[in-house]
Amino acid sequence: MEWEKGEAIWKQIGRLLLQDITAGVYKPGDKLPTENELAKRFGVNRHTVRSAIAALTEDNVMRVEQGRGTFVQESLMDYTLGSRTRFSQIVSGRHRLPDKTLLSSEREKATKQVAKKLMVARDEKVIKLESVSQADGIALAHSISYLPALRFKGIEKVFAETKSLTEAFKYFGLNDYTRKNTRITAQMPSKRTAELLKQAKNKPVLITESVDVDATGKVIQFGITHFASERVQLFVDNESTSPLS
Amino acid sequence: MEWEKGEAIWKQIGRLLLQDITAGVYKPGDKLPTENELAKRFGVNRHTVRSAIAALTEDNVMRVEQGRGTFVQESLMDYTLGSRTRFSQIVSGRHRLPDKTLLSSEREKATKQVAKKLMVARDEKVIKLESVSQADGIALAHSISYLPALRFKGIEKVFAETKSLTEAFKYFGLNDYTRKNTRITAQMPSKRTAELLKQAKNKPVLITESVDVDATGKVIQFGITHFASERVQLFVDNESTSPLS
DNA sequence: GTTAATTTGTTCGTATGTATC
DNA sequence: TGATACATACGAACAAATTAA
Repeated sequence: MEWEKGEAIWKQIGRLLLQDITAGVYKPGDKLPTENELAKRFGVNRHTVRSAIAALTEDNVMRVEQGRGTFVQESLMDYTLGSRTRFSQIVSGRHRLPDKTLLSSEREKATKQVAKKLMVARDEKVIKLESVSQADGIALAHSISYLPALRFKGIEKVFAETKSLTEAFKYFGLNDYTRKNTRITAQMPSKRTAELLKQAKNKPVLITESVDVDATGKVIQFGITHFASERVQLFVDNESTSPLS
Repeated sequence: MEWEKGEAIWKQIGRLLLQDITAGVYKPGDKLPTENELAKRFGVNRHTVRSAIAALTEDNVMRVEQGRGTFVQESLMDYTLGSRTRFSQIVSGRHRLPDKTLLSSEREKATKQVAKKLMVARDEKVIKLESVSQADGIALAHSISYLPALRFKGIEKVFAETKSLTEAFKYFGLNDYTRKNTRITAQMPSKRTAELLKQAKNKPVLITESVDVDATGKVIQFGITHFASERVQLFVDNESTSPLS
């Protein structure tokens, strides 16, 4: 390997690696060769390769995990938590194809937690919907939604067809609803969630618990969503909010 | 052990366990005796104890971890992500004593990421502050803050004394600032973060990346905060925001 | 569950060329 | 010219995390 004079070797190596990535030799999520292999390939010291990797990591092009290797960084989908957050809009706004698959639906009695969130009586019947959200066929989130059964009888069929809760709500004459609040926690994924999200078991999931209300302020949905932290980051924008809050 | 008639035994056991917890026999985070031990103590079948535990878990009083045991649930501190989020206000609003300790401060050149977030030139000097936030002596968060060095020369001394960035800003004539936005991800903690937060290494941390601006919109701080997911949950309130967002 | 191999992270030391005062 | 600082590059050794046997 011959190096141009006047430019640091590690910068030149960085450009070569970047070329490989943009050319698709290494795809998002792929593991790069080890530092020793790269050092051998470029005929330089391992530290020189590390300098190049450090610069590309800083640029968010790759990601290094101690003991595992260096990986091409997947772009994280920004999921904005606003009062009118809509999954399909977020995904299609990124020029990716949204899809939401209904895994199961059940009618059951509200547990204490669900009854409180939905503001219905304990033991009132609720509909439980379980779904997986995808963008371009890549799983992003695994959700469980609870809705009051009285108001939305049979919504699971409409949801399964339209693949959208927003659309299903419209079928029930509900043309608009807003997110009241969102609570965010992090946990290790259950086996089932890890499988559904096709996510590493040793990477956490971001969990949101949210409450949606209709125009009159009536609660229409309580949802628990598990996001693949490898592919999604949540985003809160305070610029468009009132300065009084 | 004698049981009252007319009330299910598991309910009575549940009440006894709840009494133990409120009395402080078992403190938040403590491990309860195993189901078999409890069954022996109460002279009932293990499944009866399990019914009691299931009810208390539903009430968020305790938490069961397969293969590990049953634990008294720590109450999660709600950390609201608003435009005027202030750590000390959030904590003292919960009648807990806030404290922020400066771990280290450095002057260094802005990396590409920091320069972009702070909207300063690459290579401009920035101040890096590392701190741990506590409530009642319990660590909640580990933060790294970047500030433009030109504007806030020597702020680390004021911060170390006042233990508050808000107060330190006032020293520089900056009486008000707002949170522009927040990005939320989840990761496994580094060894150092786990130690500082006194958190289990196999529990994730919630990470926020936030940008603060002064009244004129100038960026004054870029902060990365790691929250102990065992003790903090983030909260987004959409009710007090403009419906246009 | 333990051990061993693999891979990245950190810290020494050494040497060289370049820019600056 | 000298003194100094800084970035670059290499080598060796060890620490820490992960994975596989």
